[in-house]
Amino acid sequence: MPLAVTDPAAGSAGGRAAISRRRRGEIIRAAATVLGRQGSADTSMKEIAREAGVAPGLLHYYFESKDELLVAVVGELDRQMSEAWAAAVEGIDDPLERLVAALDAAADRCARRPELWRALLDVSMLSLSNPALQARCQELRTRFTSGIETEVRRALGRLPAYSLVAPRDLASAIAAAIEGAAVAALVGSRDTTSWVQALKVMVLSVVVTAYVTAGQEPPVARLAQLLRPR
Amino acid sequence: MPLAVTDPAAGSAGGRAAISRRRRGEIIRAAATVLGRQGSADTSMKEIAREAGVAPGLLHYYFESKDELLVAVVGELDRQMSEAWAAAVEGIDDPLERLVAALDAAADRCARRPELWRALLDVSMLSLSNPALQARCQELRTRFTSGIETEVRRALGRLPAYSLVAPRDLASAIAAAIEGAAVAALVGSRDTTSWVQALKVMVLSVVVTAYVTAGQEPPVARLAQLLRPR
DNA sequence: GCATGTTGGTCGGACGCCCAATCAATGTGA
DNA sequence: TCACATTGATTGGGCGTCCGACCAACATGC
Repeated sequence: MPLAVTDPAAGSAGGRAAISRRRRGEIIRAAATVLGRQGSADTSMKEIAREAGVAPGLLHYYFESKDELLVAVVGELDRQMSEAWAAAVEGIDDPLERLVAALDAAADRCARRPELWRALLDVSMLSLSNPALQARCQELRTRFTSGIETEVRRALGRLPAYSLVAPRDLASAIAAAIEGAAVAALVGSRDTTSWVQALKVMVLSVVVTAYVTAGQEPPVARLAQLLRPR
Repeated sequence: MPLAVTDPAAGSAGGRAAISRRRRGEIIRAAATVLGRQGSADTSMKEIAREAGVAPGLLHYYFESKDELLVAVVGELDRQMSEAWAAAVEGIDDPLERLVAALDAAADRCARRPELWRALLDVSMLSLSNPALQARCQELRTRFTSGIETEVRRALGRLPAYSLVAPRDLASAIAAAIEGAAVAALVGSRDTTSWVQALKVMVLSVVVTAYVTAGQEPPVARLAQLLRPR
């Protein structure tokens, strides 16, 4: 029953290496699936092997240890989150619209793919006693925050808001809010969509404040329109 | 070091029960200590017993199972967080000042007592596969958010901001930001204080927006003063 | 063109470890 | 004396890891 993979793939030369890399990916994704479904406390190598449809021993053929596998899982999560983020703002030009779309997309992911966040948060907690894992988690967080920072800079343009707060710090706070909301959505029973609106209000209010402190008239109508559910 | 709480309560009748309750409390606090130090993955009953300075078997004399002990730990964390929150705003009258003080205090706790957050977040993740635990974690979260909501309502007063966003949702978002920042502070290497400033700017900007949409002049100078580090 | 050696994957059981939970025995205060 | 409090060895189970045995696909010798 452990069916041959038999992929007549990839021409001749790289055939085997391709299969090998494929298995690796399958195992990583299986691990991410189990993590997202059961949490790290209930994620055993055997369970991952079962999810991947391979024998337990094979996991240690591709990964030296469970830790190394988890590190690879963080890489996969990083890839998925980056992709989702990029997709959310793709094709949108207006800076404020991009920001709002990104927040909406984040909320959407919290609601529709909670396992992704569960896996991420669980390995994050795990990483506190695992330097290699922690390094990867930090990378992921940095990338995540940087993405937000880019949008924030666009949105704030050359408004004189930088004196109030650095874009980087604002991005950190927004990232924190998203992550915290993800935790709340996982644990809590409350409606998961309402916080986005609040977050949007906060972010756009910073824009208002930026205008006001510059002595300019804030484009209230425009901002109000951005707040309307789409 | 986490000093005894133990009221020598209830007169004489409960003498033995009081001793009993004391031990219980000691064990709970020991469990919280170990959890905050090592994370749930490395927290064993034996380790908790060692931290509490008692024999391993005694834990199962006071708690039916590890789960039951963890539930009690969440209760203890809840108590500690509520206390800290109340202490932060105690004696402050001005609504906006209270809000700012509360945020500062939260940031301070993130920086100075990360174990508290680690324990909380770890059991939160654990609670996802443990209904009893999850119920307690939800309670804690609800209480936390309610505290923020109270301050938000005070701060917004009768400004017409409620049309933009409900105080409850705003509170949820702020709570999420604090919790997310706690995660970031635990995992990340970056400075842990900068996000507070950003969060303050966001919250106070909502106030600005509230004034602007009401057609009133926002008290910029006053708000700017609140943003200054104390 | 067939036997032989080699390599890359795959299997699943075995090992040692540590865990939560149990329990009989002991201590202790009233 | 007796009930409560405490001990620490023990149990059974699940874990991560390791390992010897397979197997299919090629490479090579003759």
